[in-house]
Amino acid sequence: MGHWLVKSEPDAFSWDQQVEAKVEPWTGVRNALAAINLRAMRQGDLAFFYHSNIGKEIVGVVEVVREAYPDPSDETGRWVCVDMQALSPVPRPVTLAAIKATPELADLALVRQSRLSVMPIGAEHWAMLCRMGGWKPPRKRR
DNA sequence: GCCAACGTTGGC
DNA sequence: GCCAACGTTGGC
Repeated sequence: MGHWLVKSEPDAFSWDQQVEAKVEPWTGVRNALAAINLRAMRQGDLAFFYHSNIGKEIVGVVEVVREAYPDPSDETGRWVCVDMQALSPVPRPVTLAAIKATPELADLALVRQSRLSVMPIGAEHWAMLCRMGGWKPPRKRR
């Protein structure tokens, strides 16, 4: 399973809005590398939901429920979006400051490429960030 | 195809 | 509000 981190300015689209919407198309990505990452997402992959600018912290986890398709907000038809579903909040939001204070996380794209809005997270980094945030995958309903 | 100018993102 | 990083645009 793939792991990711996606950024949103809470002014524009916040975690609370994601929770309320349940499933939300992740539109508006207009960066080539971010788009490559979007296209690599598979259904069932998980992503941290990060608040940029305001908060600067990981606040929740979303699940990819629909793989890349043409972004309806893009009239050129060149860019794609995916659908994200809110999974659960991160009990203790993981701040950028905390991430920067953790040497093992120094090579996260979040730190090294601050302007990239969609990035992969390695399995070990994912596990460490989950530990820092006290986040555990919710038990699946039967 | 180079590169200067400009615009945007996002941390501080 | 400032500015570093960096992507994009356009003149040549």
